[in-house]
Amino acid sequence: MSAESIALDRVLELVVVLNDDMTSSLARAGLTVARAHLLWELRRRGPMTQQALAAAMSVSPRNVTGLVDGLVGSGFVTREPHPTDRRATLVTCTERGSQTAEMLASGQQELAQTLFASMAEPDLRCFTAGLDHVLRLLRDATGDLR
Amino acid sequence: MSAESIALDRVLELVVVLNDDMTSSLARAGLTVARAHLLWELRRRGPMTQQALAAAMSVSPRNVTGLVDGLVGSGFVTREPHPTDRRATLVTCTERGSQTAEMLASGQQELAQTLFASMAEPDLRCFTAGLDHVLRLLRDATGDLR
DNA sequence: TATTGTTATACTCTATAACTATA
DNA sequence: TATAGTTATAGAGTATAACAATA
Repeated sequence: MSAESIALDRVLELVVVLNDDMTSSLARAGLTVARAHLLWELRRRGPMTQQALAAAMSVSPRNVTGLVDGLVGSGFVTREPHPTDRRATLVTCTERGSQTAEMLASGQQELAQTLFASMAEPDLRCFTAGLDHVLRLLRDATGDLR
Repeated sequence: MSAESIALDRVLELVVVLNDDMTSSLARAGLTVARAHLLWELRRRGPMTQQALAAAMSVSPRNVTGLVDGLVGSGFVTREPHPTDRRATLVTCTERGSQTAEMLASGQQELAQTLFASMAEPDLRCFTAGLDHVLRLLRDATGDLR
């Protein structure tokens, strides 16, 4: 197998392991990946309408309705009336939702330390450069504009 | 943001972009990620019972029933009688299934070249070493034995 | 007339439990 | 009695289309 194929294999393995790890960590916090994604957007941008959430997450508005239903049911967010538009609702973190989002953020920082603190500084720089390289090429190949 | 957090951020970005890319490539081939996973196992190990598939994929036998239903419906596999055990079925690739699996394999090799052929050999080695490092630590942290 | 969110409907992935046919 | 696969049931994520309330 070529060095290139070995590298891609490792990347794909990492995707699987990281996904499993995230899924089970989030489950322990009472969240799914999709619901955590929504909570993450709220943390970054504050209370938002469902339309805005749908756009931010690149999913359908209908999908957001379901995710918000779940998060309301588990006490992470509430639907508040929009101050000026009576059609819209402002999805807002509860105290528990905010605390959980902060916990996820600090958990991520901790994971970053766990994975990379033991890596020599030039090695980490080389690794990050490799990731940038791959991300750029992947986005070129798929026409992804981010 | 620390260099460690930047590295993890890039990894997580890569997971998202790669997942989107795979999902849409597979959709063009008439497959979902889960069904492609099943087809991939068949390619590697030949015709298998649904029990064996469930074990290989770490999902429930009931889940395999659904995936096989879908793949039979779209003409990628067939259910053949087991030669000695009349309870069991041997899930077997059709000609189309085999061809598609080979196409996926060569597409992966091509992607590996696209992403890594332009990387200088020492950089690629460093990148791969970084991936190994992260995979090892992640598995240590999560108790994953693979 | 356009937009926001919901109801209606449908497909996929996933799981557990009960059941049938066979070992 | 144990095993292979299915039926029954359920929850989650995703989508489109039709509809109500509001802008």
